[in-house]
Amino acid sequence: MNILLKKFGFTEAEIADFWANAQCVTFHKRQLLLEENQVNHYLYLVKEGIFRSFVTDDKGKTFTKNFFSSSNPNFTVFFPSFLLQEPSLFSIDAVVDSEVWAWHSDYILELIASDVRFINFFRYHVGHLFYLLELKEIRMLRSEREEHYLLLKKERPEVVKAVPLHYIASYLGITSETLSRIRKRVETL
Amino acid sequence: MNILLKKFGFTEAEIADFWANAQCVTFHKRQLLLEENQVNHYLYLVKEGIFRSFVTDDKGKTFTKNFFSSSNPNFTVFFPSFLLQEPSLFSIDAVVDSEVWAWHSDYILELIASDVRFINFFRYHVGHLFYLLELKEIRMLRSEREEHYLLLKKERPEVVKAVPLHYIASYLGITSETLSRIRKRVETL
DNA sequence: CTGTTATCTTGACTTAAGTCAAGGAAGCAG
DNA sequence: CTGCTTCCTTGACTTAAGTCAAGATAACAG
Repeated sequence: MNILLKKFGFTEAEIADFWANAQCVTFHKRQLLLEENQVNHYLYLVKEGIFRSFVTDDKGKTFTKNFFSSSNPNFTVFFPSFLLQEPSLFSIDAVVDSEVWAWHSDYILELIASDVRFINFFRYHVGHLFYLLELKEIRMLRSEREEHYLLLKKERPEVVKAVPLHYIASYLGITSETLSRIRKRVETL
Repeated sequence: MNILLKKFGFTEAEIADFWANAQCVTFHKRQLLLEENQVNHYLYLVKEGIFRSFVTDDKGKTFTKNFFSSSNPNFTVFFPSFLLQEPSLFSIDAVVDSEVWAWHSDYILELIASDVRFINFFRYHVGHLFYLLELKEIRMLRSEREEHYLLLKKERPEVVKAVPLHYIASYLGITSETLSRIRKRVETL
């Protein structure tokens, strides 16, 4: 993050100021950071731990959309609802006890509106998140479950290690039973 | 679009200038607007016709990611590759003979960097596109095929009417045979 | 007008994944 | 330590969707 800010022309002092404007917030396992249909006025960066975004159907079944952790990528807990300041389509909760840095939207939007370096930084960052979302969509469309699981394991080992299997299964769009069988098949090779 | 620009504080004269900076480009049926792995330096708005974004697997099978048409939403032919100025993850081609307005990235990025009203407009617009992508992802995860088809038909009738069935099937993540059967079931009610 | 290609439908069969159910292992709370 | 949950695995069975194949129709090019 600091490296990225530096790349876009911020000085050490400005970066320090940026961090000084953040609050550190703790979330316990299963505590909600964002609830569906609510507006959240903060932008978060994962300091420690893992979060997941998810939606629920009419029968109460939950579907995991994404994981956020302190390692790249997806260190930002991002939701379009932040940009639009409109109700969110999904909820986000902590998978394990976690900590985040939080910036109020007033502060971020003020930076976006006033500093061209921050605009460029933000454009780049949002573009990258968009890119990741497109990548996930493409992988879902091609629907090679096993391959998708292996990619996740390779790219985000900390997630596969720490997150319950049924969350990962629903992230891949399959049941826990199927993922359990895929895992068995893959690991006995 | 004009209404949107007005909402963000642009004058009639400025809006006229914005349009004066656009080129009108024609695409024939099946002509590529953007090719996978290529960088495209233009932002497009569909004037007439329909486009689709798609990816291909190793066997040459194509998967439709999205449709772009002149009616809301998705009137912008958008790709994160534009924001990042990096190679695209997918291709875009014209489904029928079509026309677009095109702005060069230099012009758009200059506007973003210099005019706070345009930043707000762009933030709103990108937020909205992000929102649509999230919505699609959620519908795919919940995987109620028939419902997803009915939603598409309701929300984007012009697409369902003009686009070959197998494109729509691959957009929904199913085969044409299955969509043909869903359609039969749904329409004989 | 005619042959060719693209599109859509339908049937028969196959298969991958879901569902249901049971049991084991691990972790946590009292 | 003991009794809850939560989590994971495995087996048997079911089902929805995919595959293969054929034929109908429509669109298109020469």
